[in-house]
Amino acid sequence: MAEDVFKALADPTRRRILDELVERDGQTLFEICTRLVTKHGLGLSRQAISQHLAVLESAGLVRTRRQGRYKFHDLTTEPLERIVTRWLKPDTPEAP
Amino acid sequence: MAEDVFKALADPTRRRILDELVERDGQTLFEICTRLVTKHGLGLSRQAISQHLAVLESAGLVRTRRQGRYKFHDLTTEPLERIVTRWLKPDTPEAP
DNA sequence: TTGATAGGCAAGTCGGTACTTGCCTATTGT
DNA sequence: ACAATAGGCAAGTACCGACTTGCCTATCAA
Repeated sequence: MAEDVFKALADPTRRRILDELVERDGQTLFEICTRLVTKHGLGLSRQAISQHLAVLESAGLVRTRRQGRYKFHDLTTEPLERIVTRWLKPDTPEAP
Repeated sequence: MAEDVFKALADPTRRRILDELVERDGQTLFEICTRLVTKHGLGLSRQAISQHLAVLESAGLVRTRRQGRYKFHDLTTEPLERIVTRWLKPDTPEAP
């Protein structure tokens, strides 16, 4: 539901994760962890990131595929496009 | 900032308020209050709505104009359009 | 088979925030 | 002038969510 999408986007760390995934799709939990630490200086535990990814997944913003002991995370942008059109007036002005 | 926009959108009541404003622009605090109560069954105090409107305004989603003892609230959709393009890949697929 | 890697589960802590309550200011009408 | 209407300020409560800690499971390499 839209509720889950908005709540998922409310957290800065989760938005960072989406930034990482849009830059390189299909990363594992550990890859995302190290990237967040090195590139953005976020000092978070692995569990924290794992929980964030769970929130993103249940919101439909991230899809996962298991492969052996790895779990790859892929970005899904469909929910994003839906939620915003909610408040855009019918006369959507196209950029000139 | 984008941070304020996302946090503003995180709350269901604030999204209801945006729904009301997109339906009829330029409402006062009291109008919004009564509408939320009658149409959506939300039993919230006037202060609660006032604080929500303050959040929406500081996020740039609502603009206000004072006129006598009335304060009218207008919706502003510009921040919405900006924040979502953040994760839409460069090859934006147009609807066929 | 054993150790190392990748990830999961569950309980607990702590801070932010949504909401209330009470009182105050300003504009309008009679 | 006075009451009623429209809104603002500030402190207090209570709950939700982000993060940690500790331990457990599964897959791969040697």
